[in-house]
Amino acid sequence: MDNKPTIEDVAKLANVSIATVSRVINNQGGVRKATEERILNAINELGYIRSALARSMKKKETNTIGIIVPDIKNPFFPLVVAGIEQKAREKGYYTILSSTNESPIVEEDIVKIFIERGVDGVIITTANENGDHIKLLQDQGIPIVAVDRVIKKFDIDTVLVDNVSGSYHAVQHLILQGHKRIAIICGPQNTTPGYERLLGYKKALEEYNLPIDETLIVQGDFMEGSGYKATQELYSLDKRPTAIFSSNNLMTIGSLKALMDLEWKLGEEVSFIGFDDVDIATFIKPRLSVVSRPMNTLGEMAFQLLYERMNFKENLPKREYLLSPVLKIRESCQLNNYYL
Amino acid sequence: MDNKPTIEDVAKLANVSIATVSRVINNQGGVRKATEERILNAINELGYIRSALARSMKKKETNTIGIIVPDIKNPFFPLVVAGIEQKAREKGYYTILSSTNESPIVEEDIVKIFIERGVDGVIITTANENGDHIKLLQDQGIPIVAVDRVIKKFDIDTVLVDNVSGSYHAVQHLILQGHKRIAIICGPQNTTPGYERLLGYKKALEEYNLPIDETLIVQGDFMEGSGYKATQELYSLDKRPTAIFSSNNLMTIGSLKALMDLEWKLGEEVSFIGFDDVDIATFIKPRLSVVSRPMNTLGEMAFQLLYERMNFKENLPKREYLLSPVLKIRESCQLNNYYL
DNA sequence: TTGAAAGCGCTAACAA
DNA sequence: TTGTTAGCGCTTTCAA
Repeated sequence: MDNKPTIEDVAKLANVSIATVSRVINNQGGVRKATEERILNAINELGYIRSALARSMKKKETNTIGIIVPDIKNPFFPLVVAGIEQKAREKGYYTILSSTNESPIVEEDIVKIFIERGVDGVIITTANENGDHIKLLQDQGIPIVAVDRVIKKFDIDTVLVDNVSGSYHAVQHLILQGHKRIAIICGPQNTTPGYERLLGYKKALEEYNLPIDETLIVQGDFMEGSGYKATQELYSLDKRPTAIFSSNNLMTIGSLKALMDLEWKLGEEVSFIGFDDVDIATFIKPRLSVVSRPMNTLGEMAFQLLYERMNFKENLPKREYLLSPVLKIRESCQLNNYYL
Repeated sequence: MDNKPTIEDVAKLANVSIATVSRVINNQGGVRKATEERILNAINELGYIRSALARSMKKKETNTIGIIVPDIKNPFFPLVVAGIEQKAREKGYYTILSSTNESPIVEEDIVKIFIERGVDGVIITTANENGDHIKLLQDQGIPIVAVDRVIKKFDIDTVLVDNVSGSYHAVQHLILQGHKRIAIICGPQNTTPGYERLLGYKKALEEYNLPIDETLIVQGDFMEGSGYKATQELYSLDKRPTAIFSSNNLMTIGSLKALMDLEWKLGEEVSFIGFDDVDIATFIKPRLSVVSRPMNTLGEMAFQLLYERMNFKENLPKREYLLSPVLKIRESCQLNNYYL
């Protein structure tokens, strides 16, 4: 049983040619009922499973799309991936998923591997918005869709969340509560989300004529540790902020840990809004206000765009979707005159 | 630039035969320096990337392993996958990942797809421990490793966490605190973790001569909603439990939500230990005691076992590893005489 | 050190 | 309705 049966074994057993077998396994019709039955039986008997390798080689398509995410451990991405996978399966596509750990080098490797394997399309949240590695894909004529982070040098279909508006509204809310010293824990400025969320923050301050204080703008890297450190920094300032806006989920977690360790009282001494929903949001007291993103939809739309490009590639224009995040106000940013 | 260059294009440009090109791209040596250089230049100029499809077809191996998990949205699995991927990459293997949503039907589909694509091995946390679909893999001679859940009908290498001991120690701890009415929120009894965690619970009760009260054993499905519902049930009992042991992370979250909604005071009116670490554990007050598992190691060991079987398959015996979970005691299960 | 050629398992054009 | 056959792009013997 160790040697895999091929289409030829089936043909022999059913006493037909391999062409006829091929017709049956591809449901192409034009085969007599009785013949088909004989072939089906042979397939069953042998436990034949057709080689996708050989098939893809001939057809020049693999029905596979590659997904590249920067950090599979960040719960945001599995949710996006779930959205992609569901739609993909509906349309008969399979997915292969790789995580780059935010490394441009790993990302380029993965791109090459995906090309080697002949993926029909790629959905990517890049770790390197300025990278040239996307050209590799374009040269091969492989459709690409960018999710959550733009690709700068090339015209690529993109699905984004409106980061500027999301952080603008969060900060605006804090301002309207009476806060004047609002800090932001930033993401990497060479990523769309990192950059744009800072932009929204600044926009809100400017619009309400609040000064931009550089000591309140702390750089992070979207990882938990940096949120923790940033919060310590803010705490050690002579003039502490009365509110913190954190640019992503993991840094929010880190920041909240720091708050606890420092006994810097959430919702009393310091208000807080985080970008991205986190599990803990509704568990802590006071409950956490967040900017929430539609992960599943993000994935679904990304696949939709890719699908269109894979199947009707004739000069579609570049398309860009901007989904709106939702501000969920809870008790972590209540009005509190005492400390303002 | 749309047509992908093949080995033949390279050969032509470098004025050699395709055999020589093949030698170069595979680093087989036996090629004159100057020739090699010419070939390398040609490769660069054309942007040639070799087709893994054609290569695999010839070599009858894809350097790919398939990973099947029941629920990619459960943070436990991305962590295991990360462990697998890291080791796999070190050894030059690539991974393709699929999530079954706990559906045996989807799982069987995925198994077939993996076979079609010629994966060299499979690491699986099955949604169907009694399934026959594993036979498909065995018939093809594809090595398999089971993670976290056993495969019943076949001899399969397995990496497990000692569920019995984990829940035994958790419940023992509660007993030693003085609790006499300890409830358990179970996982599906047709899965190893679900079954064994109940086993450990019962074992502890028996050992300390506590009666087993069926009303305190509530069935769940490892999903958040069932944890919520189970907790409501327990609350509505005439004689409520004074402690709850929850069989997995998602149900723990659900249960804690219910506790809050019911205003059933954690750590005061009811002690709590959950199986599996959760983000929120150290954020809530009182902090949550948990049974913690070594996810990354689980993944690493699974790959190690698979690797050995893929490369030295000559009659290795079936191997089973049992990793020990760690009981992390925090304040959610403190002694509290008042309510006992 | 190099090349010619067979063949991996399949699809699809063409012929019968 | 069925069969013959030419490749898809590569690796690998065997021969030169």
